[in-house]
Amino acid sequence: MEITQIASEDIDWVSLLAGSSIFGNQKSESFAADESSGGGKNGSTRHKRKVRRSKKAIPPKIAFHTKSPDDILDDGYRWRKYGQKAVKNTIHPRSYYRCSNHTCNVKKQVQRLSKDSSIVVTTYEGTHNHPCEMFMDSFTPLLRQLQFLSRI
DNA sequence: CGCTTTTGACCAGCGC
DNA sequence: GCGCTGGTCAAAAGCG
Repeated sequence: MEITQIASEDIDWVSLLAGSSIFGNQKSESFAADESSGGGKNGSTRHKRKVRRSKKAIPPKIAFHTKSPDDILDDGYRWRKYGQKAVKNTIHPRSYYRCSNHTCNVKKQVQRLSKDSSIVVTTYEGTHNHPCEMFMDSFTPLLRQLQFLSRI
């Protein structure tokens, strides 16, 4: 996997360059999702929808252009797919993922370029407020060993 | 049995 | 105001 291009909007470049923005940083941005109490207008025949949109407090977005045969680039987090849409000017559909962690409201969109199918555009939105599971899994045995050795 | 994926419907923003 | 488009929801299906 190779990153060919990085685009961004409202991005904290320092945290990105420090490598902490994606791989489990602890500084929580905590963009508050306003639980607006206005709802309950749609009733009868429609399905109940609670679509809350916050135009203010736009979370930082980071877009990676990666060259990979897989749509999902494994960044160590577990993602749950919640939607897929066909977008204009692209024959490939766009996939929407959310972080599996309940307390973590990080989203990402995955889309291929119509020109070059080997290029995958991954757009991250928000920052993780929990450590990376994979990272922890692979390092826990090592950590235990270190603790054991330090006791000697 | 619990979590993930699929998929059609719903909703809001935007341009005309 | 209307239609198009992108983003999200949620029920059902799938899977380990």
